Amino acid sequence: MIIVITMPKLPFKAREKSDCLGARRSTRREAILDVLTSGPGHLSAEEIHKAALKRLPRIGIATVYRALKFLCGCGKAAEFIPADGVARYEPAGSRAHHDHLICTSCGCFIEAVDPEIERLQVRLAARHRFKPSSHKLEIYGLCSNCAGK
Amino acid sequence: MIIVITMPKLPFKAREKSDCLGARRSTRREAILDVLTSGPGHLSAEEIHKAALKRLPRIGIATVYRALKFLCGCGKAAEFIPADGVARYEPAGSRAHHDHLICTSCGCFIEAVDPEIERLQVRLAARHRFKPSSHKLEIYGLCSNCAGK
DNA sequence: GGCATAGTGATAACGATTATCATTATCCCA
DNA sequence: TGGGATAATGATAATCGTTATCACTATGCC
Ligand SMILES: [Mn+2]
Ligand SMILES: [Mn+2]
Ligand SMILES: [Zn+2]
Ligand SMILES: [Zn+2]
Repeated sequence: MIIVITMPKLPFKAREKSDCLGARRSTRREAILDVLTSGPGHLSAEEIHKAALKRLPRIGIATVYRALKFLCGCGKAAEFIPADGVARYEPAGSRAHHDHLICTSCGCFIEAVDPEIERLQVRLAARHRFKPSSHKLEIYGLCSNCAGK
Repeated sequence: MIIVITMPKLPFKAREKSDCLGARRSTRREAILDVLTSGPGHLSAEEIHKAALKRLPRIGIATVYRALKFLCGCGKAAEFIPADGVARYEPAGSRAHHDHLICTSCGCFIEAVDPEIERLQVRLAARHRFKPSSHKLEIYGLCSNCAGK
């Protein structure tokens, strides 16, 4: 006798979506990911919405927020919240970690990384028996343009 | 002939308040500063309001926000905005700069500072022709308690 | 005491974000 | 190649932290 065991098919709801499996194809999410990767980085949700409207004139702001959360869950985008409390987004995944130098005059973001600082952060955490999973280093000040000359 | 030149008396409005000169005495501000210095640090405005209500049962939340902004302007308090976007406050002035290790499980804040990291941040900024005025380093992860054992 | 005005509290307004819900688009399967 | 299940969407209400408004009170100075 042959016993055939068939796995019950998982409905969409039960599938894992945090890594994009089980998610349906969506022109809005693709457009928003395209805005992230093709435009200048560090955009707010509102700025992303404005840029997306040029491609999909009827896309709503709620969809932008949902898509950004989705893409962050997939690891295709990263969110960070600077001192003004308004979330900003940049493409992620293939991109390496970096910190930000934020100009308080023109608002520009300079991406920078110092391997030695990264290493010392791990040491600092260990010194306090702290298991680090992520960190945020933001340096506020004036970019070379705004500092004059 | 003697010419007497009298300086016009400056009204309150014209006086400098950012360093607390010209400010009237206020039991609310004193209570809030006391909450900051006597309680556990890193409180939100709402938590500060709750603590202040025990001393001044009629103090309003707007007064708390105003007082916190005032105290930050005086240099007697410092505000910082962690990843959840909700501002938190700690006493400042006599206190030295420090960074934060923030537990994502219990929400506790560990204060830490590494002079070498501070130095390297200046170097990193200089490398990008950036004039730093302040910085924020937050390390997220698990405190020794929450990491188990 | 009396005046000018800083400080206060209640509450409305605000901006960013999230929840709700009816409608639409996508996927899977017969 | 439909048709049904349901994920995705857009309009909009709701939420949350924070700020603005305004009538009223407390303070400091003469
Ligand atoms: Mn970046
Ligand atoms: Mn602290
Ligand atoms: Zn600049
Ligand atoms: Zn903890």
